Amino acid sequence: MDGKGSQIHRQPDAILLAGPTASGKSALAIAIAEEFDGVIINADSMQIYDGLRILTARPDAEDERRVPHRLYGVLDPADPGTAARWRDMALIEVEAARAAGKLPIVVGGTGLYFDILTKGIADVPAISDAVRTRLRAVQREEGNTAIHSRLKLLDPEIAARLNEGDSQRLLRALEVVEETGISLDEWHRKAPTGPVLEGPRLWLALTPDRQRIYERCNRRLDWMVEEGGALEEIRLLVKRGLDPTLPVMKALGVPELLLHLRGDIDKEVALDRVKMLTRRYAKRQMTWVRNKMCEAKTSSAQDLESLKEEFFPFIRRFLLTSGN
RNA sequence: GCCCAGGUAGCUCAGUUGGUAGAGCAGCGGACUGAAAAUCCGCGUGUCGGUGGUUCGAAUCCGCCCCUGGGCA
Repeated sequence: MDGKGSQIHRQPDAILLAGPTASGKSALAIAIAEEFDGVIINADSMQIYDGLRILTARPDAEDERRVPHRLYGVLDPADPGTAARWRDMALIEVEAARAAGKLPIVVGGTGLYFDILTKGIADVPAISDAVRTRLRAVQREEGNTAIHSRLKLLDPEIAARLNEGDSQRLLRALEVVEETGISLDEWHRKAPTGPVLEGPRLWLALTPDRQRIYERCNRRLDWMVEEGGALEEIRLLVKRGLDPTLPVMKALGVPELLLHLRGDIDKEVALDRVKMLTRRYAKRQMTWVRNKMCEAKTSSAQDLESLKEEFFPFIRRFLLTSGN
């Protein structure tokens, strides 16, 4: 089985597999890796961290034994990742897989990461800790309005475009002008984008039925909390006393389950709320696939066998014809 | 069987002295350039339980009927 795989792709090919949470991406990725001798490379902004294996639905030990998985749980929760940092790591893994004669399969639900991997991201200088912490303190203490009015002075164009409530983009735009004296828009127009994924690539995207995916999300959360040990994971994380603004602390479920662990809200209330947020997240992911991944071959098949049936011939043809 | 309280959006409800209805939640659509599982924007027609009546005009007032909850027998 893996024999024929390694025959085919000495080419610099890559598979990109996207789709909403709980759509079965990981299982499909494993099947593809087994059939075509691949290496799975994570494109999920939360599964990259160590510490919330259950809550972030990371592949388990058995999955990792079956085929090589890369960039899962590689960052400490205290170490904030960024999109560009992920891109750099992902490109290294893609190269390593190709060098080993294996097919890189980039899998995940973070649309932005796919965007940056394929189209690049403006090479804006790093923001100094001084500026960053100062502005975050301003936002925390004086609110978005203060950030917004300061941005109006330094960068009226972006200030006019952004919403008052868009805390994250307001902060980003402001820290960039404050740090560099140049508008973020200007950077986006002129700055080089850094390295991107080269070579032939095949986009695949899962577009499952809405109701089905919602039910799967709901059931999965119940399982995570009741049987998977998600609460214990969160307890351990809390013990470390991490900054609540770190990305992991904002992973779906963490804030609400934390409130429950503290006794502030009932478990049922917390679960219902997390389920709702997860559904909304899945919807956003589907919006991204629909509107930004037009290149992708999509499938709404529900089970692994049908997905394989639909995608495998396609992948085979891609691998045979993409060679240069 | 009688009394009381209700029946309005998928759910919980609001609806002022009668002028053909509006909030929250859910849901849906969209954006997305270094926190992205983040952050933000937009979207409210429904037999006002049914029917007959009063009225220029009824979710609103009156009659009858149906349903739900509670109480009394």
